[in-house]
Amino acid sequence: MGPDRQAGLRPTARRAIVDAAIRLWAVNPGASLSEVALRAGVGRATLHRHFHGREVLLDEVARICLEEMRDAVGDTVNPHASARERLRAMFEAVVPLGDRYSFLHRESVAAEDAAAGYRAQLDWAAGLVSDLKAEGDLAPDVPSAWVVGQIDQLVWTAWSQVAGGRVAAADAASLCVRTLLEGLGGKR
Amino acid sequence: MGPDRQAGLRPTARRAIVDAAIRLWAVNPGASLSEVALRAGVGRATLHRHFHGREVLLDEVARICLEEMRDAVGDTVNPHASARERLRAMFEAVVPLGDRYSFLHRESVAAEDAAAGYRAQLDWAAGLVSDLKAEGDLAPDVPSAWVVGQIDQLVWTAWSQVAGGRVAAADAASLCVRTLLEGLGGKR
DNA sequence: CCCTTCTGAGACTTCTTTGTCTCATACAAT
DNA sequence: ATTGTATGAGACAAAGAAGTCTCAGAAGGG
Repeated sequence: MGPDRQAGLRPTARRAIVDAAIRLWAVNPGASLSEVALRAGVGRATLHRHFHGREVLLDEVARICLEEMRDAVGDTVNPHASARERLRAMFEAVVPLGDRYSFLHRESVAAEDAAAGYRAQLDWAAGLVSDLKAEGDLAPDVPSAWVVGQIDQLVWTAWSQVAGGRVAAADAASLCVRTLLEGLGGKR
Repeated sequence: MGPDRQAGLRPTARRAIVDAAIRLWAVNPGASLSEVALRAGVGRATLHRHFHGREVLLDEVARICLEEMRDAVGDTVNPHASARERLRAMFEAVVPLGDRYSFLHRESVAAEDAAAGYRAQLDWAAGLVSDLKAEGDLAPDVPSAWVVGQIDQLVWTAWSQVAGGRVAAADAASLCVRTLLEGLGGKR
């Protein structure tokens, strides 16, 4: 038996399955493994060979989603920029991953490393909120939990609006920042 | 053995089933009919007597959710008030029904009258947005679809924050209006 | 070309959910 | 008390999904 046997020697099928699961479960969280295999263009047996059960696949999908989001944020957000600019860059990075995001939102992941990754994301967001307040971009009297909740929802809203063609992809990030910080009101 | 079985009234079971389904499916959309019956304090056979199948129960739940939301809005919102005040009153009426709301959000309802009710709700919201713009409470350059999406998400966010004890119920509606129109920014 | 590994298809079992049916019983109205 | 209706419990079958196994064939490296 080869050394990297458990990792799967042919990454194509494994990756196709994960992708199919993300796209399918983003829309229909109850989709069966048969449907996932079909969408992935892969036999049902192959799916079971790579992922020992639904739970395992679920955890792997969650792990990959978090990884992708972490990488996207890391590539786009400049840690030395202002909090407001970091917020904008974060939206820019994350909104295109809206389907991944919504998946993580709905599923309670059992795997420990995935859960840890999720906590890390929340901590990152909480730190950003705290910086925003420190730099005067956020009103201090607003509960931080409320802000984090708004950011959370903005990502999903923006993605679905873009996916539905009602908002241009290029405008999404700025619209998110504006909505969060300045609101949609006329003049004050 | 059921909680409200002492009264012995017949329609109780039907109502208990619908309530249980709303509360259960708001959290776990895939919950089985056995779980619904158990939560309702009702035999599984009784559930099938009242609702001929899962679809029927689903449609009935959707119908009742829409009805409750329509009534709540009708009771709370003064049609002659300003658009901004109507927006606030709408949040006040709808946020406590967040679980109902989220249920409607996730399920694509097949029944025609329920679908019509949903369209009516969307139309009402669109009209409100248009009035807000006319009265200068909303920036004209913001896409209306974006505003409607934000309102939609605010209801659910506010409800979950209130349900999680992170925001006081009394503050929720004002916080929603402020978030939508003025944003959460510091000073400007 | 040969050999190992991975794959697809299908048969098969098990488990859960759904839906139907029966029967004894509790309750309400008369 | 009697009568009719709703209910709860449980047995039962049908359907779907999960999971396992086998076997023939394709893919890729040597």
